[in-house]
Amino acid sequence: MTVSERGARERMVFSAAQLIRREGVAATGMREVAAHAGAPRGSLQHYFPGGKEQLVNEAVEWAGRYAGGRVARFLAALPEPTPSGLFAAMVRQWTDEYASAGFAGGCPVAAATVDWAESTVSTRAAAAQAFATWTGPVARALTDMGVPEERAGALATLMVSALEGAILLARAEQDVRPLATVATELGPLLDAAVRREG
Amino acid sequence: MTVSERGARERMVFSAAQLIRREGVAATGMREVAAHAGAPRGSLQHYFPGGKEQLVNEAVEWAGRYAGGRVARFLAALPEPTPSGLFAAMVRQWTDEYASAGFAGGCPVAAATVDWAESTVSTRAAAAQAFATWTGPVARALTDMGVPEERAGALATLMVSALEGAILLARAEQDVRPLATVATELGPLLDAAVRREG
DNA sequence: GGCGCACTATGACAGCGGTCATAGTACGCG
DNA sequence: CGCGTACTATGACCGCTGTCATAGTGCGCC
Repeated sequence: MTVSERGARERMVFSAAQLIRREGVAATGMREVAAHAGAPRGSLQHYFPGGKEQLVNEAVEWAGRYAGGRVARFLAALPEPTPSGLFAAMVRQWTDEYASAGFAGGCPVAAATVDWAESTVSTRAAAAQAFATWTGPVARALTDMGVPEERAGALATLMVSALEGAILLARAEQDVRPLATVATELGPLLDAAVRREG
Repeated sequence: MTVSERGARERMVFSAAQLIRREGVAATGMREVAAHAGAPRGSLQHYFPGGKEQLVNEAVEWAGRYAGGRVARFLAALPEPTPSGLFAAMVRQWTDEYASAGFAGGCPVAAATVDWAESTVSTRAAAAQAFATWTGPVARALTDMGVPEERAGALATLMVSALEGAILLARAEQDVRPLATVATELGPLLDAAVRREG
């Protein structure tokens, strides 16, 4: 409740997400998280008595909320909201980062799924929840744009899948080309799903 | 050159790929690979003097060749080859595995990218190469079906991206729904890219 | 038999991981 | 002042990892 709790605890979760998305879950150490957050090592067991499992899960949940929250911001920034415009904005966030900061990081939820989900069930569940809190707002945005409800969910899944995969390819190739490709190829398909009215 | 070399060495690479796609690269130990392959521990430094880095890279390359090779088999099994049919076959391989063996494994190339690429440059390059040897045959198949060359590469990237992302979501959700979704949603788009002749 | 080569077998080592135990500080409250 | 609570500080422990060193086995070949 104090300021320091909001500060140190939250900072450690944030740092965990940052490190996880760069190095992976297994390669990210607890001491490393504390150091990156500028937090004392002793705070780890104070704030996260559940150990690494708890810290990782909270980082994954944080990432899910972050991604879901971005959707509203993207929509607000679009002059005229269209499905392709939303997807382009989602993709652009990554092309911008890769252009400015290099290809060091990926999606923390993807990292947790790939390299921790099998051994730690709660983390797998947290990843599923994170994807849900991400695709949810996307699907809602699509329906608001006139996409029929029965397709909005499917298209949101497609958008997130294509984006995650493109992030993967882009990191491997060290090139934003896959990201640009999925944005341009998927755009028309997404816009075509809008129910024409009048 | 002897039988045992083909046997033990290859088996270890295969086992490495298997373990990596389940647990991730960092969580997969060398001793574990040898045990899984039924190979003696001493063979590790004999066949892979480059250490874990070499073993991981070979596993990634093997996975890339495997994925690329599957494309031809999928095509051969299709009564009438269409882009959507090829993509459906690629997706079905994963839905079948998840249905029969559970959601334990993902794509080893994705695992290597997410959790080893940042620290080991050669592995990142191997992952990029693996993706290239996978998308290559896909793009070639598309052109053979009548997709214009300038779009075939882009669509191949889209297919692989969507598939990789859907694998991720499916593992997290423990449900093949994302895989089925991308297959049905992307099918029409892919078929529409075929150059209508006559 | 003797030599060389491919392969196998172990044991040790140094480092790092997460976690636990224990103690110490700071501060608000009565 | 005394006490409790929140937080910090360290150090130790044990298990595991990749790697190296050293020695041993089997087999073909002269």
